[in-house]
Amino acid sequence: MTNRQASRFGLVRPSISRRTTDDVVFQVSELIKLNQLKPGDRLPPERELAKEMGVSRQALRRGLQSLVSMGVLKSRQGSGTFIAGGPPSLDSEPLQLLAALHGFTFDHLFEARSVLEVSTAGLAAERATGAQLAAIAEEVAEMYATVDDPQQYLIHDIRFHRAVAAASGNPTLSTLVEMVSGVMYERRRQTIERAQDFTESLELHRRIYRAIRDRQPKEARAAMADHIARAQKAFALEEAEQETVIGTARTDHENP
Amino acid sequence: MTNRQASRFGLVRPSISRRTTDDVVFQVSELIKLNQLKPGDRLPPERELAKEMGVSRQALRRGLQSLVSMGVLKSRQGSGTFIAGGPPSLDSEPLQLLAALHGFTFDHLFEARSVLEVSTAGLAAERATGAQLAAIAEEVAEMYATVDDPQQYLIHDIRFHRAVAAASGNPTLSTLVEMVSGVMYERRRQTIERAQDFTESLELHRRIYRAIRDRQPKEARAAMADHIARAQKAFALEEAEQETVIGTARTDHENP
DNA sequence: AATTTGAAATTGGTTCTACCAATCTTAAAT
DNA sequence: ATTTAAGATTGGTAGAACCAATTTCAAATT
Repeated sequence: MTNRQASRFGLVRPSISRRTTDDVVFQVSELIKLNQLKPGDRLPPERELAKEMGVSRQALRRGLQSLVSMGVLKSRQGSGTFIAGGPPSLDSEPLQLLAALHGFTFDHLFEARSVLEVSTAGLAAERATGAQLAAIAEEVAEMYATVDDPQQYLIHDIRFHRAVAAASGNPTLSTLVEMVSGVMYERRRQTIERAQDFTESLELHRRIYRAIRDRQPKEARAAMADHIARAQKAFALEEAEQETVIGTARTDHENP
Repeated sequence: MTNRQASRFGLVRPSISRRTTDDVVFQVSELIKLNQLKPGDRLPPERELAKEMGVSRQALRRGLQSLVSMGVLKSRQGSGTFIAGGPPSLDSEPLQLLAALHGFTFDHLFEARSVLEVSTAGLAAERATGAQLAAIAEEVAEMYATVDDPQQYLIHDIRFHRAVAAASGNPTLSTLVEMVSGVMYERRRQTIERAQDFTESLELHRRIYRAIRDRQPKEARAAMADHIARAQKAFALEEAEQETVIGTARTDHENP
């Protein structure tokens, strides 16, 4: 039995687990917390980390991969492994598989967005700080500036919603919003070219911003609900006759 | 080189092979979809899969690990790698580490639960099928039966909420609910012993069920909101003066 | 002196081989 | 028919070697 003991970080794994991968995930996350590593910071080289943790480099890499697929880390060949910035989220690419496996449709995604974002908008109206308000306003301004460039517009659209979620003051909700919109992003980017014009969209975003700024939760919720409903319709039009189901729908969600 | 093209989502994968890990994730997901593999089914052995995909076993394993950490797959040494289904053992939540790393508080989690579950309850009241209603009723009955066994009671409590989410007819929302409650589960399991009695909790669950059964969305939402608010208070009491951040608590999830 | 170039070191990505450990299968022994 | 034990299957781990992208830094060029 590979009896690996406390690492040099002084961390002992509480229970006896054979899963070295979990061990690595745990120790690395501890390493991050103890060393106060911030987004953008670099982890020690793999060979070094593996040695210090007393595991093979393969095992370490599997553990790191786990963290990468969760969006905690980002690896760049030749450069290093870094703490990922931005809100935590599952890597959008694998997440789409998850979505496919669970038979998500875009209607489902829009409905989930509505549930989440109507609430975050309301909370933002109650809690947003000055800086957060400024961030939202910033994105609205950028949307105005990029109204003729669909790709850029979409980016700021998403950042707007992200900013609103952040202003809700609840990182959990913020993360969930991030995940859902992440799943939609790729597809949205392809259909956006066919979009007509963004004046209506723009106006709705501004209405949301104003409601939040004026501390009107009810209005903020209503505006967001309206916006998402219209976005869903617009998206359906853009989709036209393409299939709207993500992958093969299956996998019931019941419990045994 | 394997020239993989657009998947069903209309998402185009870059034709230039980037990380083989992503390649593996993609190919395995295709394998799952094409072969109609459902939860519980077993994947081919690693050595075999690796050969078929033209990658080394290590690379394959890293790809699989990625899927495992997302909850799509589950590996059992000596047995095989399986498609993960509805987790009967309530373990291994990818979000758990993210939650720890980003210091989600339980107040945040409860708030997120409220946002999600109030909506799922409302939707369930509109859409629940007979079978889904039965599943919810089943869990209520089990809660009655296990009212003297906190651990068992908690399991059925969570399954109740899962069943309600499933009855919303929206797998996306259902998945989000599952993620959030999964993050809470471990800690909750530790404090539940100190809970006094579950009669009030039981009554609230029954009220939710009745509202859904009677097709009263408003009442269902109100009941769920009330329930979660009370649960949050009860939890705060159980916690007493313990820390409320999910930080260092290392949760070890094993399977039978 | 400033810039460019390019070789070498660094670091993540991949492969190969061998072996360990848990599980399953099968057939012999009781 | 049941139990038991040996073998085969399968995931888990290890070490070394090499590939590929990036960074570093000193020499060459301007």
